[in-house]
Amino acid sequence: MASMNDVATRAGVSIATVSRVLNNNGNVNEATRAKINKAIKDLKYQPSRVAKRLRSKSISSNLLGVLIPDIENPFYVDVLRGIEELAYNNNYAIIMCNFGQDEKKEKLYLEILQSEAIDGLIVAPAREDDPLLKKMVKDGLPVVCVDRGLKDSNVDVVLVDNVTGAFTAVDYLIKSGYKRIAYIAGLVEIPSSLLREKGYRKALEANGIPFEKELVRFGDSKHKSGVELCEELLKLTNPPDAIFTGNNLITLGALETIHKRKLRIPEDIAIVGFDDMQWSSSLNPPLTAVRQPAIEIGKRAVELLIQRIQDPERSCIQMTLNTQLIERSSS
Amino acid sequence: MASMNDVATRAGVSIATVSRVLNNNGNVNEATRAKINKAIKDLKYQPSRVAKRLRSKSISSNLLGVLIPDIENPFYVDVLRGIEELAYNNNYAIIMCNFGQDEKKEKLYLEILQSEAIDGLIVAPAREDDPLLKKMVKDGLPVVCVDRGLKDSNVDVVLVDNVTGAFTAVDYLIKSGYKRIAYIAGLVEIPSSLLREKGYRKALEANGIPFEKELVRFGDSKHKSGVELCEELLKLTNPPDAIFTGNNLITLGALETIHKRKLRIPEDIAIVGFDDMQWSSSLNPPLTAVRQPAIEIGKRAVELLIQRIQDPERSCIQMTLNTQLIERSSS
DNA sequence: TGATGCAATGTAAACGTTTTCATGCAGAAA
DNA sequence: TTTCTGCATGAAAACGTTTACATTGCATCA
Repeated sequence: MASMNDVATRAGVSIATVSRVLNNNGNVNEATRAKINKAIKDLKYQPSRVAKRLRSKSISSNLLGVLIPDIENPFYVDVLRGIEELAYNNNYAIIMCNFGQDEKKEKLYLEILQSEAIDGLIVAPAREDDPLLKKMVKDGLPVVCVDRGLKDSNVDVVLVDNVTGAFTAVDYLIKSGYKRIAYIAGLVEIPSSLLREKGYRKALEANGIPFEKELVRFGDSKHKSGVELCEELLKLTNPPDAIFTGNNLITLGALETIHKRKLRIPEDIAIVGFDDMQWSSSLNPPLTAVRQPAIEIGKRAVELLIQRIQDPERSCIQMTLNTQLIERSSS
Repeated sequence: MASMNDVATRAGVSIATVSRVLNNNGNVNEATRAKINKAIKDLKYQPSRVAKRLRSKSISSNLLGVLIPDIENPFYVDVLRGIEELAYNNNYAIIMCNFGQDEKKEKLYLEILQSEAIDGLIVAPAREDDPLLKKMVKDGLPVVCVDRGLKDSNVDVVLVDNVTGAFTAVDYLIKSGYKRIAYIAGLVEIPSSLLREKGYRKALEANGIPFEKELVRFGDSKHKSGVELCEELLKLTNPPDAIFTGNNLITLGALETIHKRKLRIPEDIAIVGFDDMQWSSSLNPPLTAVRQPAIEIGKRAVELLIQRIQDPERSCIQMTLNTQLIERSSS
């Protein structure tokens, strides 16, 4: 790989001048600029992002970190798609890290990202008070949180309105005539699990239905726990007539259980899921779902992050996007 | 961030000795080693991967590139999962790039990856004779291709047996009594589209069924083309009684069309898809599918890549994994 | 005793940039 | 003519590592 030195030699100038041409700063004579540009072309010179990054943290070296909890979950994949698209448009590359809800792994990835000298980080933190993450923010790393916030820290946040989203779904079920509505939640330590429970409770309350503890089950946000918790619910003496599932994977797990038991949807049991998927309409039956604008979440996050990289002093923004209930025929 | 210099100063030694301790090479006195380790802990020192990478290409700086065609496709997401898992276990970080079948974008990403001085690359190339990629291989970058090969180049390849996979699916349809079997393929320039067509033809031939051109449609490997091409097929004067779909997204698209037309599966039309998904059993009806071991493809690729990084002279391996027909009730 | 070798450590160059400071030279102002 | 200004460029340090080479001190050996 040709280096700046090679270019300088070939053009008969010093590397300083080459740098000036590349970064369009300082004065440089038209003739020499031409010579240098020719040399760059001839040698197919490409600046080393690594050297750039090492030399100056001040100037952007165009590398972002993305740290997400679970790449198995189509929701995060969509967020990632949004991130990737906008990052690419702004000439940023991304280091993708997936910590699978494992805090130790998250910590290790944070250390790696720090050591890679990224310009900024988009993260859905495992815990709202992650100490390492908070420290990195305090040390000046531009950070945007998605899907979950970070307590007491100077970060931008992009969220959806989980409470309203859940409320709408459950309210819709009640208005459709269902009486006993269960909620299969994700990990209890994830804020969105709790916020969705809050929406669930609010909807019950607004419709004068008593809250029943046995109808709410917290699991681990994965497919398997959807399968198992749904099984538990259906085994109740007085089983639910509708289920509100807390995320994508839980929904798919619950569907698996329902199908295995040969129950009809929605006659025997209705289901509304949090998170829509591209193929929700191809499910059996087409799934009624609360849609999160996942791709837009990703895009907004990159937008905010780049702004913050350019202006670290800008005051923080908490952005809340709306969800949308997509009515199909599972309810 | 503390640097090696800080550590050296605090321990009262030179940076060279610190480096020796860190990399466990050369002799160093037990007492000084202890002093240095203490200083490292005290300062929470973390080596800069960037500086490491800049300094020596010879030693691995633990960064891999992953360049995939389409992050919307659950198959590639699974491959990515496999890659991420094994990379993490080996202390590698990955730069994830998604080129969305756009050759220009692929080129740009390759340039970025080169400029990031990655240790190795896992790629599903847009074209089998990608000149830039071939050049990078020739220049010594360790590369493993997944899902698709690279002509005439010194790379390891991890593939599945597309021909047999398709053969098995179509043969199964025929044996089940279907007579007019259509094939909705992906992009015509992607090798796997053609290999699966080959398997399709072989199965027809083996069962004495004539090949009919109108039953094979090539699209762009995406959801939308699944929708449209399925529509075209169903509109034929003499429509198929079964469809073999060329990938995940096409399958989901085709299902959408079939559902929209209120056709019964498999009574009115049967369907077998290439690529299984975690939620295939929750589809309507549960989908018969050719399963590719996507996660294992990712893992094997990392395995081969790390081997090649450690031993660039090792002769190349072409690894072919088997597919598996998962019989459910869509056929 | 003087040479030899080895263990332990240090010095400094190198990787490819950015950036500060210095320098040369031309034209303008005095 | 002399001094000043400003444009165009170069020299060199710095970022945080690795690594080839040099140095020191001490034990061993003939």
